[in-house]
Amino acid sequence: MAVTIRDVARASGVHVSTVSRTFSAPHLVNPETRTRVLAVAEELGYLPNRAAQALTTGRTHNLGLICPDIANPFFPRLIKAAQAQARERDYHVFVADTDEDPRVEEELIQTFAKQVDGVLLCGPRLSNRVLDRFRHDLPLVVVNRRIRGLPAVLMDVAQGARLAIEHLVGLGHRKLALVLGPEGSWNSKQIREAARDATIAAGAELAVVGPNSPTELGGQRAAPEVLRTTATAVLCYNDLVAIGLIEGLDQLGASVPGDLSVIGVDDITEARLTRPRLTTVAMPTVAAGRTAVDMLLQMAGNAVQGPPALTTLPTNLIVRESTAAPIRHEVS
Amino acid sequence: MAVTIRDVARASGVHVSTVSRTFSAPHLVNPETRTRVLAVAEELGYLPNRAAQALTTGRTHNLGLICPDIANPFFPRLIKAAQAQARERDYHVFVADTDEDPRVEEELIQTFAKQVDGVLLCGPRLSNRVLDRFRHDLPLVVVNRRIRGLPAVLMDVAQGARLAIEHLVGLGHRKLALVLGPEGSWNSKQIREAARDATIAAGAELAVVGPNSPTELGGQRAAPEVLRTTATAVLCYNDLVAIGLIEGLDQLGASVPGDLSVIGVDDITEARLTRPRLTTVAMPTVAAGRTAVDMLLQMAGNAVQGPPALTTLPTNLIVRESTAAPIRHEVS
DNA sequence: CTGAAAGCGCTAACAT
DNA sequence: ATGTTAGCGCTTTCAG
Repeated sequence: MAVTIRDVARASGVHVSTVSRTFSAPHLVNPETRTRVLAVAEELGYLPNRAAQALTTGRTHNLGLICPDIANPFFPRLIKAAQAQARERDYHVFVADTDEDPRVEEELIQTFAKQVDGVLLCGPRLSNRVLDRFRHDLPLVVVNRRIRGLPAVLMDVAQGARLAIEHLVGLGHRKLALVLGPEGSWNSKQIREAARDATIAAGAELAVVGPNSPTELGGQRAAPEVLRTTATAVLCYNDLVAIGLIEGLDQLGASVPGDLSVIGVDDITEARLTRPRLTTVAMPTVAAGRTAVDMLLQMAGNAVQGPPALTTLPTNLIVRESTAAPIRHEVS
Repeated sequence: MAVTIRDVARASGVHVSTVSRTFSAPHLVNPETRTRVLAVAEELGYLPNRAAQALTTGRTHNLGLICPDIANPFFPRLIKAAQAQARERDYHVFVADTDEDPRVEEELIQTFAKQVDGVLLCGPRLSNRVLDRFRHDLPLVVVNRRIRGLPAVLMDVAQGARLAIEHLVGLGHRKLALVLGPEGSWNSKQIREAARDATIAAGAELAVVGPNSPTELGGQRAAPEVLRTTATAVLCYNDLVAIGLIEGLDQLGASVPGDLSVIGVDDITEARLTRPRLTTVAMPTVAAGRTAVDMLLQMAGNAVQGPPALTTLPTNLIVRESTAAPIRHEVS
């Protein structure tokens, strides 16, 4: 067994509480005693047991972060931002991946409860009802989904979708397609509604393809169906899907942006590396991560809760090479 | 405060120990009592406090995984494999990212001690000496680095480097370059030594560029220096660096594989998406993740320790489009 | 099969 | 400034 506070106390000839204070309230202990205790602790290799600490203080100084797929390059950016912010507040972030499985998600929240002071739910796939149950067990902040009663950090993906559609229409496209994300995704729904409205407002047409897995494979698989529509431009659920779609289209002999224009959402690093470089709706990932951590820490701090906070961060369109004016097949 | 075992005991008219047994040793309790306790627990929304549980049992059923940069696509694959394996063993994995900072790494190991039953150190940047200190505090398994006294899962990157050099030489290249990774990286050292030996054995020359940050930016920044060598082919520390290098070379007017051949290491998903598609040394990431978890769990299980285990997994070369025969500028 | 009691490692009043 | 005491929520002997 590892060395405990008791061992340190015995070896330095003081009571355990003095040792405890040496670490948690140094100013309350005689400098000499403190030095001695510290020396003994160092020598014995004493490490405070965070779990036991948490049991008495009720504070673990850890935050949990749950995301559906850590392999999606969108999340590491968010995670790093959250970590950076947490670090400044003397907190650590434990990350877990659900593999897009709601049951795993539920399990993880339960596991985190009591081991962390709060959990950041990034694009949760769990139903509102289940999520709501956990609200009383531990502080929760949701990123990229709106759930009644839960504080949230949203990225204005609807505005982004609007921007994207307007860009496409501005280029001369009249027949558009939307490649959706997975079933439970709040973002997918937001994009869909905003794209529909913006399309109607512009007097254009919108075909909808999906739901699809939010991965390259998902995009690649959607390629045939996209070609079956008469669309000349397509907005994708995210960059991964867009990249996969371009690959899939290429295999079917359609080139981007020559035959079709493609827009993604997220602005992951890869968007600048593919050929053609991807036009995309940039998400304020870093700001979202930092904001979410602060909201969570605030909840974990005060027992009193006002109405759940809601922050909406703006998105913006980044035009690269995957969008262009449509080729004119016929003269109208 | 959340509902505890005590509340459940009171509400179901039994002693706390019976409630405890209902969860941790159901067969020791009368089926009727069990059903009743379970019902009450469900109704009250009782959730066992894992931290308290761990305090008495010494088992948290959690594993920690520390990696230098979660944004490097190499790690999510490893993480997912580790998670999958852990899940089958009824364990959860908490991931933390050090941002390539050894001090953060140290801090994280300390934080994890006592909150998890063991830690997977993926490509640690910490010195052997510091790492060795932690060995007595909690079970540790190292991935991609060899440290005396610590069990490790290694990917045979030296063999991979050899394969890469032989491929290049086989294509007709005689002047090679190696773009290194970061300072503390064990892999970088392995690649360097293997590449040197293989180059010598083949009667070719090897210029060394670096150390470099193990990112796209690192590769991009290395481009000018690579061009300053007379190399016609270059092996990079990893795929990210290779992709960045290709980008950097492109900006300087050198094309791949026309002017230079480039090989990466890892075989991340992106390697198939860039143009040209990247020739690379594939790492057995999934096998490594699963193996590492099993080793860790075994250590956490038995108090008795044999000599530290060591598993070396094979790598292999995947030839795509970023390598080709050199153009002959002059007749020899 | 169930209750009583001790204790995991630590902190937080309360004394002294 | 330091020691005493009582728990945090749970498991685990040991009795009964």
